[in-house]
Amino acid sequence: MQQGNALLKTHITKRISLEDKEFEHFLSFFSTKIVKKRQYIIQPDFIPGHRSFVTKGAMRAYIIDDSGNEHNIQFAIENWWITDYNAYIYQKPATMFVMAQEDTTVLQVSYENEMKLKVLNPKFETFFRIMAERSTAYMQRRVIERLTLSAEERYEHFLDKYPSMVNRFPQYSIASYIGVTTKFLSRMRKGRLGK
Amino acid sequence: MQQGNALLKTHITKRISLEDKEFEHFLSFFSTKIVKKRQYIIQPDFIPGHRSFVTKGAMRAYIIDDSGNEHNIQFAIENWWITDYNAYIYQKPATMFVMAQEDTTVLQVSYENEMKLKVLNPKFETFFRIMAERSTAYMQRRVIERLTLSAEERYEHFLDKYPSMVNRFPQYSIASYIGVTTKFLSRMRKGRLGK
DNA sequence: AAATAATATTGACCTACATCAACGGATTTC
DNA sequence: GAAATCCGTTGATGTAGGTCAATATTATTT
Repeated sequence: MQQGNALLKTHITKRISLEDKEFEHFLSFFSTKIVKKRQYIIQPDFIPGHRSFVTKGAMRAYIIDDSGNEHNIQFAIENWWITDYNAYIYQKPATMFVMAQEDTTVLQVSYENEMKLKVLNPKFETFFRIMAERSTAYMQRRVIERLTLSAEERYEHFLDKYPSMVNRFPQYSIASYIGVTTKFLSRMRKGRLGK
Repeated sequence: MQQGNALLKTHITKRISLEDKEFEHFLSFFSTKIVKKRQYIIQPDFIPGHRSFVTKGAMRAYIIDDSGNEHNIQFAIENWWITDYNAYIYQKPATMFVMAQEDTTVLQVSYENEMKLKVLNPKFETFFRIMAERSTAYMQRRVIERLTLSAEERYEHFLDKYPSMVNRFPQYSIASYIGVTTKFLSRMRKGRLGK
């Protein structure tokens, strides 16, 4: 079996128990896509056709607001899923860019195939349900952090929680993810070094 | 059928199609609870045993941070679900208070019953999956708003989107929900009137 | 290896929003 | 219906973090 497929298998069987055959069936609804650094798989105004599981490389999803500022919404390295979530689940035009930060390989499932999978085997439905529940919980923690922590605390927390991300994404994208400007993040970093 | 049960039925059948019998089965796993104004159904350090669907009244979920400041995380009036999401799905001690803002009636499902429902009928699993997906999408929109809008824009947006909430919850809870202090919200409101 | 583009740092200044402290009105409680 | 509690407003002042503008630094392309 391919390296990347094995990652998806491990990912799924951590959440639900599957026979080898069932996983093969699941996998057959996915296709492998190679994305070069700086290429986009989702762009504003186009309906996102897929949800992508990163098996190699790094991607990020960001929006550009009315003032032209970029805000990173999501990062994804190996074993993470990425898409424009709102646009994907409601099948409406994207507002985000989803871009490869490095040469990247993803396993993609189309919206139609995902729907088929959910019907085909209740276990698959369960898998997507568990993913969605955990995503909600995750997003809620993010909202809470933003409400209760200072910029510096949010940055510390990011470093603690995603040490492997820090060196793979530009600092300005991390800054916007935690909700500060690049310049201020730069200053905070200097402050830390000074201590 | 009770008034409250009918609300739950409408809520579910908007999302999945169910025979009357199936709904009765679903409902049989719920119990009705009456909560007096200012009473709590979830408190920090206790594992939340239930997820609650409001059929009458209003509740809200909030945390108190290390500085003693209250941050409202969620509101719920008729037809909304409420719980401490992280604590409920991972069955760990709550960090939130969930309090009745008015005399309230809820339909509650216990964690164990919810698990049973998900196994009993794939349609029920689908229902919870759809709920979770939409919650994720909703929470992501909230993160994006916080990143891209000013305090005033967030308040305007809240008024637009939840006009029915505004008069049922104290202003300080709405302020903390959108991420400003009561005092600043008060000033913004004055500003609006001045225009 | 030079040229170009992308990213990060820095200093001077600014502002959206917070904090402190006091008060007034409205609800709730007994 | 008096007392207590809760809730919203207001003025004065403070600060975390933003903006503007310039310059370093680091990758990428040729």
